[in-house]
Amino acid sequence: MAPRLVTDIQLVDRLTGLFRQVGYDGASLGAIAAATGLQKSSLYHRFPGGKQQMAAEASASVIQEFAGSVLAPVGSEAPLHERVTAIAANLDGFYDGGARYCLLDMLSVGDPGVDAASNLAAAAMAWISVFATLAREAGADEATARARAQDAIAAIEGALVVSRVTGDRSAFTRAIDGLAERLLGASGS
Amino acid sequence: MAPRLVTDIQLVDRLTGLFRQVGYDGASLGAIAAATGLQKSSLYHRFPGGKQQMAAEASASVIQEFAGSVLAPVGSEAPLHERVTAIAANLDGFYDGGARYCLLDMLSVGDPGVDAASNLAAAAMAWISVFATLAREAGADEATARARAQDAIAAIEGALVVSRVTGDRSAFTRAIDGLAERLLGASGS
DNA sequence: GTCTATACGACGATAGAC
DNA sequence: GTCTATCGTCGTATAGAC
Repeated sequence: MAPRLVTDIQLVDRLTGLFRQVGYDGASLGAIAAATGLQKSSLYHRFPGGKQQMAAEASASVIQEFAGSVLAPVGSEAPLHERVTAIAANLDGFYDGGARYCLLDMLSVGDPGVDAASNLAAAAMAWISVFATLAREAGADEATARARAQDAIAAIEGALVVSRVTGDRSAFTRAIDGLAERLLGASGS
Repeated sequence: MAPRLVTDIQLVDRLTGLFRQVGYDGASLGAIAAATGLQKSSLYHRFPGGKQQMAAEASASVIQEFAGSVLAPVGSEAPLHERVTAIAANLDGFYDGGARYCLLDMLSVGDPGVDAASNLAAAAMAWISVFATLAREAGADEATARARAQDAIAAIEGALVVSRVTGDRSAFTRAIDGLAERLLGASGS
């Protein structure tokens, strides 16, 4: 067997990056081949399930990156407010200040298949769950915590839409800067 | 000339509905023909510029509908808080409680052409402008008003993304119910 | 103005050599 | 494991009859 020109991790990362830029339908196999450096037939060797499997694995990798990196500070020993601030900084980096879009949005337009769709739903739920945990630590009851979590995520997702349409990223910056207040309540930590 | 089987208004309305459902790339000419009741060649007679012109006119019609109907209460004689409440009710209907998506999001994924893109940007700016006007009436300074307007729109757009991905529309309902507070400030009207 | 029929390229996906 | 070459389909868009 010939050596792999691209590692699995590199491959999925490049897939994720492309899907985030142009969406599912916009990422043609030709564009995927160009972005990954592999020919179409090589991609089918790696992903026998075709483009839908690529979307499924790309979305699965985002769950990993989110839980294991972006949202990781939730479980640290730092004070509540510091953990939220750390997550906010991670989110700002992950979305590059609003310049990079979210896979939840970009991949859910079109028909990426049931696997990718359920992965996206699971990723969103997990994100909500982490944010809700932080809100609960701030003293909110279960329902309020879930509401604050969803609203904080919606603020970010919506700001990314506004950014994509108008080119104005200031709403995204405000969504990040206001994360702690939105999650923990106006009173602060 | 044979009589028109579908009026211009019906045609653009059906186009808009389809684009909102499946996005630009998802709306193939076959699907457009099925949704409008016209054959592909008839569509090219109405829209010589092809699919991109269809997207451009669909997006242009949304500006009209938003300014002339959904956001119309902004200019009424009613008290400020009542006008915002009326707009919130209109938005709830326009998005059907979060079940119908926003053209700003769905049409900006893919390549709908420069005309549609600039129409979407103009629609977003107009929406922001109307919301900012309401915030200013509540006493906010220019910068604060614009920020509140963008954030209120982002809350709605983001809630629609969350709705699409998770199927949970509660975030949308909260975005609508909280519109007045978000726009006019926590103190109310 | 709408239709049937068609051109032609791009799409996702596969076959088979190396 | 990767490649070149190709398949069949569906994409957008056109031609021309009525």
